[in-house]
Amino acid sequence: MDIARDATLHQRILNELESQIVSGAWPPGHRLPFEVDLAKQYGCSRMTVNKVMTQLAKAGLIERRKKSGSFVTQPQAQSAVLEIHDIKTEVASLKLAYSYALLATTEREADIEDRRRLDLEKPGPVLEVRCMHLAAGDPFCLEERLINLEVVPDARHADFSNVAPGPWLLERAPWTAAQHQIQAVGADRETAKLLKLKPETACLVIERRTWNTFGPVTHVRFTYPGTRHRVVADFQPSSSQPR
Amino acid sequence: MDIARDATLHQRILNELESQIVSGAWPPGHRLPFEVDLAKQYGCSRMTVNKVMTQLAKAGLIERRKKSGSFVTQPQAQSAVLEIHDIKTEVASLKLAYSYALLATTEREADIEDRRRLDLEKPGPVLEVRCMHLAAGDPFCLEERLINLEVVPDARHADFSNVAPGPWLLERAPWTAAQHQIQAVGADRETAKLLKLKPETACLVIERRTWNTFGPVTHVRFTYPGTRHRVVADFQPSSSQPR
DNA sequence: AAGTGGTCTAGACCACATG
DNA sequence: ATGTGGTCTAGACCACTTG
Repeated sequence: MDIARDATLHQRILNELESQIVSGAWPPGHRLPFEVDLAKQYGCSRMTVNKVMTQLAKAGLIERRKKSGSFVTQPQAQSAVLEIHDIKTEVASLKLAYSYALLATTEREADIEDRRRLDLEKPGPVLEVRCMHLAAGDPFCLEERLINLEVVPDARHADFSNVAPGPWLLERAPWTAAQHQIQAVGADRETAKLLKLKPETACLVIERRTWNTFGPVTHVRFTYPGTRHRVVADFQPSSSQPR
Repeated sequence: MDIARDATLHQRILNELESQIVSGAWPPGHRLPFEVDLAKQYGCSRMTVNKVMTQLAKAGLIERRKKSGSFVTQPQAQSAVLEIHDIKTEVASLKLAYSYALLATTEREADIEDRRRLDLEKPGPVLEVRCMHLAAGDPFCLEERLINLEVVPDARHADFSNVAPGPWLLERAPWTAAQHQIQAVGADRETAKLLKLKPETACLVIERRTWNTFGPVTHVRFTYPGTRHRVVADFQPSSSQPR
């Protein structure tokens, strides 16, 4: 906890509150101390605390309610930018029946390729999960995931035959940073077979790495039949709207 | 200018400064009034002005330099999220020679499809521009663009044979909101021919709509040979880093 | 009615970069 | 050295919502 030694008072308070939240010490729904109390605790004025709380609220980590206090929001408010797709929700919004199938899980020491995918500096144990998401019984999306067992050791004993690793992780290992890569590729033979496509059909591949304060959490590659999926990102540069 | 009647003082000042910037009245490089002067002008304390300026800086609209003042940043600070690709820069970063070729321009009344692409409510004049971006003489990306002539009438007489419409627009019609859509498609015959690919090769299609305060500005569709291009988006939910 | 966050003030001191 | 933004204070009033 020696991060941010000579930062501003803001930053120090922000970091401390933030780590309470992302570490899970303050779970979703938890009420934060009131501004006046935090001000006393840190020996500063309320304005300073207010600034921090306002930032946390803007970042979506907490929700503020007058007369009641400030509360940690549900798992992750990644709504800001490039949404983290919950595939189940996505399929449901298309009014199709969702189902899920586990293909395989493998535990191993990270090889070179694994370390590249996970942004891992040292070798370490990883869990690979391959699974399929289906809509109305048809292949919707292939998921190939790598989980860093050093950061999420519980994943070793998780049962992914009924719960997809995405939702499972979201509850247990909140992330603080994410990187997306999107590209188009022609389906290779195995992918084509799984998705029931002709080989070389254009597919949209979305890769996402996520980190929390303890390091890389997971790398996941979603392969969608190309024309059946779009990524949408809205963007407004300034901070006008009240939201 | 009757927006935001009963907003907070913050909001009012923010809106006014922001519109000076996005309207172009304060062009890139322009020095904003000092905090103390703005405080006098609005009859408020410096803290209030400071809060606004801090927000503008976070949003990337201005840059603040001690002892010098605050300055409007270059055209658009879309660096935040899903970067607006300047293809010339992109090619340059690959250390390849960039070149550009205009294919065709067409002026017409917006048809149904044009209105859908531009998010246009009423019919109106539009300009279609098709052009190619090349890297080391090879096709790099096909650009198909629609410009709303009601918002950017000057485009009618612009010469796009040497300057790509992207950079041209960026200087003349700053945008305030953008939406991206990304998908993978198999190249149709014409696209394949232009990009020198086999038909049905996987391509990454990035579509972008942009708006400013006067309405839809432009819709553009970039088609890249799939494996040769990736979209990358970093995302950090909270506001920790000093950047 | 009371307690919370939202906003604002009129000062202050400091670090920093140099019209 | 000077003037700028960065930060912080110790108050204050208001609006909202309801332990």
